[in-house]
Amino acid sequence: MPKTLSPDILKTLPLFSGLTEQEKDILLKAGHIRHFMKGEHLFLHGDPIRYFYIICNGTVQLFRENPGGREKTTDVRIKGQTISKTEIFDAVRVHQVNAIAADDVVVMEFPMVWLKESAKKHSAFALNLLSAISRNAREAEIEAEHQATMSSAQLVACFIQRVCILHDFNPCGFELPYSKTLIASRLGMELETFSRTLSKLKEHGITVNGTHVAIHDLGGIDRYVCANCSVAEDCQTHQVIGEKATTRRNV
Amino acid sequence: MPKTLSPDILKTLPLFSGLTEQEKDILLKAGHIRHFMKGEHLFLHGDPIRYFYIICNGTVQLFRENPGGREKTTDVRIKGQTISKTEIFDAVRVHQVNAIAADDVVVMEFPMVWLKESAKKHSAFALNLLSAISRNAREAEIEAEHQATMSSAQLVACFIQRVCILHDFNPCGFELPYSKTLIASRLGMELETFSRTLSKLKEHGITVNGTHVAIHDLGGIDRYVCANCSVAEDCQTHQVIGEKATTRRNV
DNA sequence: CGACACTTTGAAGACGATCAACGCCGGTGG
DNA sequence: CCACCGGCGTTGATCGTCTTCAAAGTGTCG
Repeated sequence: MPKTLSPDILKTLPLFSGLTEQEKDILLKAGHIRHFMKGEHLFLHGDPIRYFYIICNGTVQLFRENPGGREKTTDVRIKGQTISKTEIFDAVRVHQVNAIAADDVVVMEFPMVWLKESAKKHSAFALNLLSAISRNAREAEIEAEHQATMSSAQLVACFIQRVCILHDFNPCGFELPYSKTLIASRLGMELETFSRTLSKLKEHGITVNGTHVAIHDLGGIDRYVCANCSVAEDCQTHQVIGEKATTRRNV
Repeated sequence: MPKTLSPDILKTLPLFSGLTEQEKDILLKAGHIRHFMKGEHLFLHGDPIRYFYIICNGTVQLFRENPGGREKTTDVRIKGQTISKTEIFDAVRVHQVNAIAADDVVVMEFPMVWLKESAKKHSAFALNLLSAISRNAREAEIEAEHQATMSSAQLVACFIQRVCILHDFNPCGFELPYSKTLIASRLGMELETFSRTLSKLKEHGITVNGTHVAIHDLGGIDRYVCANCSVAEDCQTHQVIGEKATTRRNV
């Protein structure tokens, strides 16, 4: 993938598949390129929803302050991903999260109604949206399941492996693309816990020194991401790390 | 709402709004009524996906066995809700969860392709689906956030309040519609923890004796469901129960 | 060099899971 | 009719994990 997604490259996103070149051109003409400096916000929790975004470059942190006054990062989005589509179709009027540039960020910004109109006009576009949102929904369900059932070691291992795959890094050695503080917040754990957990992972084939990560042995990372994680098919992370293979049934 | 949803009542579901009566009739003709006895499965994890379901009566438990050999209930669906739409549009070929009748259950069953074809043919139907799936996605995100940040007392309180609203019960006194074992599994906690938590909730205005629940004071339950829970707008549950109102920021 | 953001490490405490025992209830069968 | 059993839920004691508070280390940038 190129450094920054140009409008031409945007056309190759799954979101636009099944449309003619001409249709794509017309659709993309409604969008405007916009830059955000590191730390700038795209929008805040409570702001009225105005735009749908496609990230062309950089990293956007989505987070929410919960009633206790703490922040929970709900997602970290990168190049090629989108922002706001579920909020737009769920017909809530205001944003439910804060969106802040964790990097310098480039997005293409489309009016909210454009998204709905385009879905109405082009059934292919609507089906692409259904597919993308369904995927998001399933990932969120799996996330909830993980949070409810996995230890911090399992959460961290799973996250690191997914980062590696998503960014197409070499498992044998890569740099963490986000700060540890951000990752801890994303995983819903304290920075201290995250830091301690990283040391423990060394016993399980994941070595982290500073920002450098190496995933060892185990014959290919794909086998290590949870089957339910939807990134890869087969997985052993959960068993490998700390499961005692209880046979107890909950129901 | 009537005891069991008839095909005529199904037409009033949000899913079919914006369609003409004639279109609804044609669409619904593709469906077949089907009964499941308590304990029967609609499908199992790994089964090929064949149908889209609308629940006309009863309760369906969706759950998954995770690698450690334990079961986690991912959702409990009731009359008027649907099953399988995200799996169908996410283009996975096999079911990702088990679906079992927790009651005697009546569903209307539609071929998988019917759902995709209908979305392609009727843009109103596609938009209804987008809206429903987006709502699911947001609820799942909130669920994940809750699992990551809330204590078991908060989780239980939030769940009970949502049950009360969803089933349109009288907050001053109602019976739990599910077994405690099922609820505990749904909340990702052990039955013992759930049981102990119920006692603690008495101090916070929620009294549970056996299956009988009463939600006291607090001027209307709606104010008690988390703002992010999307069932109601304003909420204080999180603060009310155990938050120390830390000002610490994660990021 | 010093300020500051980010991270690590230590020690104490809170919370939930686990193991174990028991109470309750409905059904079955002698 | 009573005894037994299984499913379900409660209660107690213990243990491991994660959070919390505190302090110190590392790095960058002016």
